[in-house]
Amino acid sequence: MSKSPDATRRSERSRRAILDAALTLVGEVGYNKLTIEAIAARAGVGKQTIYRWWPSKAAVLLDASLSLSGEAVEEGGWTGFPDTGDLAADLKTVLRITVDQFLDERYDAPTRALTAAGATDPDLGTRFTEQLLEPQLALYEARLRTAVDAGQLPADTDLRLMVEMLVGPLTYRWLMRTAPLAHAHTDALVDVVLRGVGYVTTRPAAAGA
Amino acid sequence: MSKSPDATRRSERSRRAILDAALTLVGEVGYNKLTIEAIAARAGVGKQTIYRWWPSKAAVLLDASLSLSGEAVEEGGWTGFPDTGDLAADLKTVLRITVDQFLDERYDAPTRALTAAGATDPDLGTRFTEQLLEPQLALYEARLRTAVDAGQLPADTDLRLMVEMLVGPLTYRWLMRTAPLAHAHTDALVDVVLRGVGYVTTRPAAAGA
Amino acid sequence: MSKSPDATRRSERSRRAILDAALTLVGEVGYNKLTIEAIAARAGVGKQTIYRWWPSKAAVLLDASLSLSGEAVEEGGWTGFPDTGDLAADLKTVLRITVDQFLDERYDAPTRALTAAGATDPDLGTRFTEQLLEPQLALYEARLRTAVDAGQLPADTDLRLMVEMLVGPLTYRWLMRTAPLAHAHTDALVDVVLRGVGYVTTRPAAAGA
Amino acid sequence: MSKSPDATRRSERSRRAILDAALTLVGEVGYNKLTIEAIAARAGVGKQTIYRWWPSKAAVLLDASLSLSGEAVEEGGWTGFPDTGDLAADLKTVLRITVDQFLDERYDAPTRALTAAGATDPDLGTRFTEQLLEPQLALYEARLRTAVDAGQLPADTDLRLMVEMLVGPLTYRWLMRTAPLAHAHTDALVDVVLRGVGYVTTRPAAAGA
DNA sequence: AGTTAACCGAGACGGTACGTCATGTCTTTAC
DNA sequence: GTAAAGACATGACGTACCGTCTCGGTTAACT
Repeated sequence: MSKSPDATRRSERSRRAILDAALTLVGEVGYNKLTIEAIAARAGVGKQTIYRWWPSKAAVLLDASLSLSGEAVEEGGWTGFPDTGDLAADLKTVLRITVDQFLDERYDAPTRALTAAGATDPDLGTRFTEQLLEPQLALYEARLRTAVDAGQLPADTDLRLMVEMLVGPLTYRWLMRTAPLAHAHTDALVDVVLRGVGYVTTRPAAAGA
Repeated sequence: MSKSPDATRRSERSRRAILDAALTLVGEVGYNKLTIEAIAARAGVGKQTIYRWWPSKAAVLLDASLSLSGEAVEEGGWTGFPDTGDLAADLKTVLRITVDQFLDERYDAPTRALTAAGATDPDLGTRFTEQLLEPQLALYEARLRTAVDAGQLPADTDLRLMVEMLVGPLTYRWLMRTAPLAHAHTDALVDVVLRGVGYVTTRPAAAGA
Repeated sequence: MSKSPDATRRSERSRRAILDAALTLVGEVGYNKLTIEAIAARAGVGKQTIYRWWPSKAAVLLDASLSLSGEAVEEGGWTGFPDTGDLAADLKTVLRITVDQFLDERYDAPTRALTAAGATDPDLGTRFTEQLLEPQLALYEARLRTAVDAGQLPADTDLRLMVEMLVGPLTYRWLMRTAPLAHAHTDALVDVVLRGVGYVTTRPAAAGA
Repeated sequence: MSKSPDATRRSERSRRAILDAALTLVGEVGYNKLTIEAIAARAGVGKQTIYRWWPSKAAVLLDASLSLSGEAVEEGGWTGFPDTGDLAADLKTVLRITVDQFLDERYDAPTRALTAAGATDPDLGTRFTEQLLEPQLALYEARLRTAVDAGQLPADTDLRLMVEMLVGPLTYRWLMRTAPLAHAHTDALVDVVLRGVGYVTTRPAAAGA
């Protein structure tokens, strides 16, 4: 194997410049008109330095988005899912944050671009899902499992289905632009889903008294 | 006005050949590697004939997809949404058909391509949504309104939300490939949604007697 | 055969612009730093238009040189070799003109570049020799044959060798820069060669009287 | 002064490997496709080691050729020009050897490459001429001077011209490929030149006795 | 029936970006 | 401090498509 470059010699400076340039440019011109040459030029970097470390512009954007969510977490976002004991409130909180992110151009452009690219390119799609999406879904699922353990949700609830019922309709509306995003929308969504799976606020024990 | 070509002299032969070539090629090479030159070559048509009638390759694909759903209807698909009186059954039927379409490569490739392109290109996205998506969603909504009228759903049900809760999670799983598509999945989905919105099989009138 | 482009549709305007740009640039930056991109840019032409009609930058330069010698002829140069009856004088005249051409930067740069490229690239070399060199050598040979017919040169003279003895040393000095070029040099050259092959001014018949 | 490297610490091993690699590669791929990277890789050497000691790939090849002619001499070639007393025979001998060298691929490729490069690059050309060509021409000239001293050539013979009349036509035919090289060709060449400059076999003194 | 205006297949054109290759510089690690 | 190794910014390569633009040649429809 003499193919892969030596990662220990990699220039961190160039790496950051490339990711930053990619994020900036995708916001300026959109994904389709985003070119590797433009990224390289904006980053003050040779094209080869991009090709050496990434297989495609989509992959660059994926890494850029990963670094973006990394920053978001550091900047005071949530690492752990909120758990106030009130599942409905917690879900509404998180979905409202998600709505806000979708409405923030800074997140919208690259995320939309990646989602679209991933839908078309299976390889990228897989990595996008595994590295960006799944970790977030796992947080939802963990919070729901807590609720199950607390007896607030039936033990046989299909948590995966439930997570996607929360995230899916929001993502759908965002991607397809069928209607404007709003907090009221996700709040209502949470209510219907929770009622649908048989969520109870108080413990069955109390009800049985 | 010398801009728009004379549609009456348009060659139907070429139009069909172009749409067919576009569908074939998007299945073979994917949307990103689909080129207008290749479509023209495959269709045995001059490039100008494409540029004369469509503004972009996405627009060609959109028309191609429209013609595809037109065919689907003619081939014995459903025009009207099924209405057996059993809402749950009807929804499950339609969603199962949708699952089958997503699993059919013939539909998957162009639809996925269009969805992705529409997510990135607002103009195209709008037309995609209006011309392909909305008509389908309207059918769902009409069927749900029937159920409301029949007293099976609360009068104040947010039908739009409900439709997207049915279609959104399925589309999400399909686009993101978070899990394999299956009839059981959509069946469960329908059950949760219906329970969530307070669906009742029998009429309240009967219950109240 | 669907490979070769349709020459009847070729843009004469572009062709001329490319040849002119090539000649200008080879004079400005030299052959090694001459790039196809620069030719295209200077000519206001797409790169593909060059690649469509020529296989290499050397081939472009060859055509450019051919057009140059074409012009030279039209501009009042000699088509036919001079024939005053005095072979020595005629040869000296032509070689002096050749010296002048070698000293003219306008001819020197492209010719030198082509000669060098042809020395290294057999294909190009062959075409260079056949299309540019041989026609000139043939003129020499024709003039010498006239002299043979006039009895000024022995009937069994190796004309080919003689031509190369006239042209070779001059070309050698020009290419290798072993010494400055000068009219006196070629005059002396002609004298030695003519004496070497047994040139006589007057006819043997007169001598025998 | 931090410019020039310390030659005393230079690795002789690397130097030889680089020159050998250069000669091998120029034979394999030709001068135009010869790259410094390939030379470094083939020689098992870092690129910088080449750049440290040579200014260009042409310079490497020049050194390589110099080492080649050095070897040729050691392998039993001639250091001194032959001097049997018979000038015609001596010249024919040397030119035949030259023809043989031109026909030997091992010499042809690098020499042709250097000649071509030198024709285009004045700096290299000068060094090529001074270091490789002139020493050889000087040998010719020395032998001719001997002949002048022996009274076989007129005292006022332009020796420089004469040398180039011997070497020029051969080099011309070799470089331009106007005709195949052959011993008969150079033999005839010598004869014409010698006759042209007034070569006499026997000494005038003896004739006058 | 002849004219004419448009579409049509074809493909050359000026461009932009691609992904690759080599340049010459620089830095790191080993000797 | 030279050397092997190789990452880097630069820039040209030759290719693929873009969208525009002629070019005949075929169809209409309208004289």
